[in-house]
Amino acid sequence: MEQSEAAAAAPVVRQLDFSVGYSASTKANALAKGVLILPEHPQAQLQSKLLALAQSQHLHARASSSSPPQTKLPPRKVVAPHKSPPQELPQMVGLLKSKPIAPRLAHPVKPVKTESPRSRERCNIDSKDGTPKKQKQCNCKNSRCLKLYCECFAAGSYCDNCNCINCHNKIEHEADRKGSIDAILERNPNAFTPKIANSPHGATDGGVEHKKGCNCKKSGCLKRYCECFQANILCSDKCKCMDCKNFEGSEEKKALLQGHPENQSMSIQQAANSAINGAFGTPPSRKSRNHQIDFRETCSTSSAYCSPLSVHVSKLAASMTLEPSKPSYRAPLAGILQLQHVKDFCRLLVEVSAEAAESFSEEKKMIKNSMDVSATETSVASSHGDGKGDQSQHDSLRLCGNHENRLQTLLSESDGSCIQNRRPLSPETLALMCDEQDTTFLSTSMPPPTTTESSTLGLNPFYVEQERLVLTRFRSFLNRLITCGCIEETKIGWEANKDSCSSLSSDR
DNA sequence: GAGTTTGAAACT
DNA sequence: CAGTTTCAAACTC
Repeated sequence: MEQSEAAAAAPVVRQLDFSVGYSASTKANALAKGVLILPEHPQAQLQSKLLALAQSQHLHARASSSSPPQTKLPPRKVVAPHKSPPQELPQMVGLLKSKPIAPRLAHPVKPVKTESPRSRERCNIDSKDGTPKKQKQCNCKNSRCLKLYCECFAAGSYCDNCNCINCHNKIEHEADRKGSIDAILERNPNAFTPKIANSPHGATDGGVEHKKGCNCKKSGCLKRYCECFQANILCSDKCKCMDCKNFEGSEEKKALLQGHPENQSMSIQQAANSAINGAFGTPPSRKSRNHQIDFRETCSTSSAYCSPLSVHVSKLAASMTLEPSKPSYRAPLAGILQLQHVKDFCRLLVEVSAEAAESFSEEKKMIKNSMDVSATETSVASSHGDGKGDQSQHDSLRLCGNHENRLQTLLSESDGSCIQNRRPLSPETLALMCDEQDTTFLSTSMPPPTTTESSTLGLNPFYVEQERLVLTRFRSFLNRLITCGCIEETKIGWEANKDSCSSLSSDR
């Protein structure tokens, strides 16, 4: 009854706007809850783009494989502007999960025990295609859905189609709800800030983090009781858990994943998160190794940049922490790909795009000139020819030919001084610039596209070519990154095996 | 589906 | 801040 009323009253998922009627700080905290953080942070946005592009890259690379299309995102819910369902972050990260990466596992995984449909239902996983379903449905009985026990409430959503009893987390109980929110925020101003969020510190703090850390005692952090495990992230030094097994390289975790193939997607997602952690820098407690990816090298020579300093990371991390019982972890790409690299790479892409634009405009000029010349057919042009057209063509060719070199060298240039004489960029390229208009890229000389230019955007074959260049470059970047990750992973595995073998032999 | 376990939230 | 209670999700049978 209550549910049908709710359904009628709220055809779409509504979300609390905790900002209404609260102080500025309260607003900030409350708004953060249930709001997709990724798009709000340039770096986070870049992450999501990287992930999305990585996914398309992966699909493209494996187009010939037999993997059926599996990643099908559910339709987005219509919510208040700038707000997204709380489960959207996992969805975004989930772009990397499922089959494309699975073949990298050493052995095919035998299904030992499948998750029950009920379990999947509880986990909001579609029992057919494995995709996340819509918003969670709580089952609260005593909290009136006005405490953080209630997942809907905690996520900043109104209850909609839930199985709760005496629910006050509805629009018709707005006053009640506000009162509860007020009380909770008074107790803890950060109560509604996401526990799992993209780090605001970016490079220094890792890409994805559990703000508070879990406190598990008995679950080994390998069950969904554990917030970290549930959020598909590895436990960190922020956690106060006991007997944690949710760290990279954990045998228990491996065993669990082997026994439960459904969890592989989680593992892969964790790997993705870990990769992000590594890609965007590591927390201070997880000191990076002294090697970083050098994009000037190709992957075929990747052993050159995979430093011999690589060690079994769990061991290294454990030796570096004050708490030996709490194993740290490291993603294969941790410490290799730094935020600066990504920034530089974005600059590179912009540069490629800008050069393409420049080249194109020169070509246009050249064509125009030659047309003028042929139209007038005067000897003046030939006798006084300044060779501009040739020069332009030459420049154009040189630019094209120089792309490779520029690409090779630009990554080492971090000051952005090389980015000059820009032309208007396509929307796709602008999107690739990761909303950093306010900082480096569009600081001074980038004029907004004129109406004429805008009207022709997307139809101009030049933009197609421009985009092709950028995406091609990005693809090769990802390929290198993947290979580098594979190599690191293999190394870590090899070191781990070596260590276990040596410990076994020493035991005897 | 009922009962148990678990850990976060709430409370003292 | 630590200990206890409450709560609802996760899990087991």
